[in-house]
Parts: sequence; C-alpha cells; structure tokens
Amino acid sequence: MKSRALHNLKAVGKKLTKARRAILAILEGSTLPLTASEVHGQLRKAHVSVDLVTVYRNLAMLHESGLLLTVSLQDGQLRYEVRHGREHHHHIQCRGCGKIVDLMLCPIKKLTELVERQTRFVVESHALEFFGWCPQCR
Amino acid sequence: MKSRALHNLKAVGKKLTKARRAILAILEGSTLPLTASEVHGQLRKAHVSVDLVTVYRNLAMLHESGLLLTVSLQDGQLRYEVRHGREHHHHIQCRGCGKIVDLMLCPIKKLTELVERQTRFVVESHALEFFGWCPQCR
DNA sequence: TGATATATGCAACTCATTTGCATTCGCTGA
DNA sequence: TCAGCGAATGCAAATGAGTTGCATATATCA
Repeated sequence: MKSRALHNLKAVGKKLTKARRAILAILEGSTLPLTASEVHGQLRKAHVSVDLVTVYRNLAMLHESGLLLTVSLQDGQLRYEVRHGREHHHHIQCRGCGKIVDLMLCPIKKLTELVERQTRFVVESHALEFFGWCPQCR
Repeated sequence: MKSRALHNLKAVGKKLTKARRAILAILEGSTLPLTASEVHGQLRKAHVSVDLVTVYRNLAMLHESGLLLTVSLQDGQLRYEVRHGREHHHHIQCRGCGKIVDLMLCPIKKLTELVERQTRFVVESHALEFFGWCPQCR
C-alpha cells in the first residue's frame, strides 16, 4: 500500500519511517498546501506522536528530494504540497480569513521563454498567488 | 521638495518625521524591493539614526496607507517597494546569489476576471515571482 | 539477529518581526 | 511663536517560525 511518493523516497535512499509515512499520508490527503505546524497538528489528531522538529526536517528533506513543492504566501509561513498526482496549479488566499483555494490554471509556461530572453536567467520555477476576499468575507 | 509619497502621507493624517522622510527617500531611490533590515542598513550609511523597530513600524504603516507594495520571495523576508512612479511589474530572483531583477511585464491582469469567476473571490492583488539562475551563477 | 548509519526527540539557539511602555517630537490652536 | 496633546520613537523584552547539537532509538542490510 505504498504511495508513489513513498516508493520514490526509497529510490532516493531514505528510510521509510513512521514519521515519513504519516507526513506523506497527510499531505497526500490534503487538497491544500500545509505549514509544518498544520502537518504537526494533523499528526496529533491522528495520534501519531512525531516531534515538530522532525516534521520540519522531513518536509525539508522531501522538498529537496523533489517529492514536495513549496508555496510561499505573504504570511511568512512556508507551505508544502505533494508534487505528483496534482496538476501544476496556483492559489488564491482570502485577506480576511486566510482561506486558500486552488486555481487550476497557469498562464505562465508560455512566458518563461520571454523572461529568459529578457533577463538571461535560466528559469527554474515560478510563484503565482492571488489575494483577495472570499465570498464569506467580502 | 516633498515627494509625492510624502504628500500622500500627510493626506492620510500621518506626521512627517525624520524617519519617514529618510525611509521613503531610500525606497524611492532603490530600483529593487528592500527588506526592513536593508532599509535600516542604508539609513545607517546615510548617518540617519533610526531604530530598526521604527523601520518595521513605518514600513507596515506605509504599506497599509497604500504607499508601498510588498514583495514576498521565498526566503521568508518581506521586501518593500514604492507603489507610484513605477510600472506594475514582477521579479526574478537567482537561486544561487539571491540577486533580484525587475521584470517589466505582467500577463496577469487579463486573468483576474477568470480567477474571480472561477473562485467567486474578489481579487485584490497578485504575486508573481520567478526563480532561476542568473548568468553568473548558471 | 546484530551492526551500522540514519532518523528522532529534546533543549537550546537564531533571526525576523512584534509588543509594552516610558520618553520625545510634530502639529494645531491660541 | 509657543503650549499642549496625541502620535511616533527607542529600548527591552517577547513571540514565533525555523534550525542546530547531541544523545538515543530505529530501519535496513548482511
């Protein structure tokens, strides 16, 4: 019953620990990017005892291994979501309640080449986030 | 010799202090978004003695008053730049050296309406940042 | 199963940012 | 021009996310 992500983990030479299984399960079960402390909170709810430090270390490792993506909104907290099994997408966050909603669109791919020509950078990734007011907070 | 921003400040009912003049002068003289501590560093260089706390408070106030925009890259530090006198634009940051370069383009405006229809949010702003490798770090 | 390298937990630390509070200063009205 | 008031500042201490060191525990492989 190993998820694709767990399988990939082994391939990268990492051990399959209780903490990693649980963290990946939570992220795979979430439609939204989660912060380290949100992941930690869900671990407690699931009665899986894992230290917050371990959550941080594993999120960083999973990100480095390419299994997770990071989302940086403007509240200074880094969020993570699984890379595979999801279409490339972006987010919108409510300025009122903080709610995050997925946007299944990305107009940026075509732009990358233009950016590279304009800056002579090699573009590796981009972040596109919208901010506004959700129907309840409007 | 008041800048437009200073003029606007008065209009919002804020006092024109030494700190505010100096902070705005620095941001108006910069082509790149600056962090609080970068602003503070430039204040020291200009021999203007202002506490870092005051820099934080003023950047937040100027942002709330609409005179500054925030830029959130992925290093967990908030950067500020003046809103007026610049075209709406985005940034690219080098993953190697951290260098930030302006991108004078924005393909997003047209997209806002689509996002609003898709989410029923009212879109207020967006963040679009690119990350990659600059010519020197490539 | 046992050896070993990796992962974890705990405590303490870093660094950006915020808050409380006493003091100072810009601004308005006399 | 000056007094008085409320807003702004400086300093110290707190907060909160994230990191690091180190001793212990555990997954993995022979």
